[in-house]
Amino acid sequence: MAVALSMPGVQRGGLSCLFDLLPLCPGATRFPRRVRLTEAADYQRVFKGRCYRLNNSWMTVLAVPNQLQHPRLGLAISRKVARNAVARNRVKRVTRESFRHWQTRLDSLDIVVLGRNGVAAQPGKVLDTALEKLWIKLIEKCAGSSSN
RNA sequence: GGAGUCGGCCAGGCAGUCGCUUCGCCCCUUGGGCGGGGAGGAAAGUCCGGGCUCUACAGGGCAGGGUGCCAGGUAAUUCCUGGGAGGCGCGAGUCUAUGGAAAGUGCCACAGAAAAUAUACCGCCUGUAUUCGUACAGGUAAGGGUGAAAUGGUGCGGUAAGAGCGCACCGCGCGGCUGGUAACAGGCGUGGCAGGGUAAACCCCACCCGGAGCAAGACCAAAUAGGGGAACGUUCAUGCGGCCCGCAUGGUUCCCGGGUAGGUCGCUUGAGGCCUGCGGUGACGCAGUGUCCAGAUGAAUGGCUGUCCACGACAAAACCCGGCUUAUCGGCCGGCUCCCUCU
RNA sequence: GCGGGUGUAGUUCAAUGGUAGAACUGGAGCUUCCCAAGCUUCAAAUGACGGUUCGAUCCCGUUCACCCGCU
Repeated sequence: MAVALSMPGVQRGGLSCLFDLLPLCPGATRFPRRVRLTEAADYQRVFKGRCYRLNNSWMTVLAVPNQLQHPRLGLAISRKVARNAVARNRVKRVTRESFRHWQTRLDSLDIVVLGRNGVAAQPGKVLDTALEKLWIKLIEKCAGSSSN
């Protein structure tokens, strides 16, 4: 686990990138455009590859490894899941905010978060804690597969 | 004070912190720093109208569609304002696809004599016959009955009984007059009843509408390719879309082979908005000062903390604008009407 | 975003403005030793609201839901 995380950490910052010091790193919790999935081909790669698949009662996380030095996030909240645009945007914002805080702890993955039925009815804090559990599970799964 | 009616406005505030996007400046190196801006009254539905773009700067005819009292406003409208007529309400107010039914066609189930050329079930009256029960012939449409709707209404005269048969008033038609820009209203004269409803049935009349829509369209770059074979021959093919005319372009069609990937602009200065003044009953218009107020492209306005209150509804721009409709927690302001009480 | 289309029993479809019908399904009964099949019978619907009309599934608005096409 230490091997898997120290390699990108050295190339990324050059500073000490230990977990307890991460929130102090400047620029570590930003969310610029290069951290997002911007093309349809990227989404197709994630949907076709689906190396990792994690579930929750309100959302599904798909992920495949990428060649970059950082994770990327894409969102797919369909109109069927959230009726109006306000609810869809709220779900996207909560997800982005959670990803923004957790991105330094994730591996180099292309991640797509899918909304499931009932996601629009949940308040933001419930979704936030649910996403935290999903990120932790994803980190554990990546660590297990890379050590194998 | 209560009840009601009409119109307008607001759509959580403040502070800290971590983020997103855009513009300007700076360090300039991939990135970063500072400062400014950053969803709505409906952004929604896409029901109308326009701008803009391409196609003939959209032309003629047919077809098709829309609208429908009058006048005005507007870029334009199925919108708005004012007025007329009719319905509802004690009233303030409110609603109305509100032209034409003697241009023609169709329909009006059931019931009813008859649903529109006309006609008579129960009745009323007269005559004839009579077995006195009624039958037949004629006149009539007042009354009853049917129906959503029944051949002008009321009264008097008249009559065998009745009937616009006659008269008065009302209604209706026609012709002047007066007021009004007009719709229409008032009043005069005259006709003597012409004749049901339905046009949100076809239709007639008047006016309007070419088509597609920013995934419109323009530019740049890359790649493939500009090739081969066959057939037809301007009375053709394409643009071109319901049809024809017309206009523009020039080879056209089929088969084989090959290929489809993006980026930039359009993109926000506009029939813009604030304030003041003037004109107008009003919608609105004119003038002046001064202003820039989202422009994203997997799609930005949020997360956390503190605090205050009325404890926060419906809801997210995607080319732009004007209307309409629908959803909506609440709060504030104003005009008017009715009822009750007090002075 | 733009442009089209459709809503009828539980399902698939009909119906000139005049009582909304058929098939399958469901319930009950008959038949059979029992089941199936068959026969008889019953129940069940015009997406919602408003308007025109004497009277709307039908005509006209508004609204809701669903489907299709255009990168």
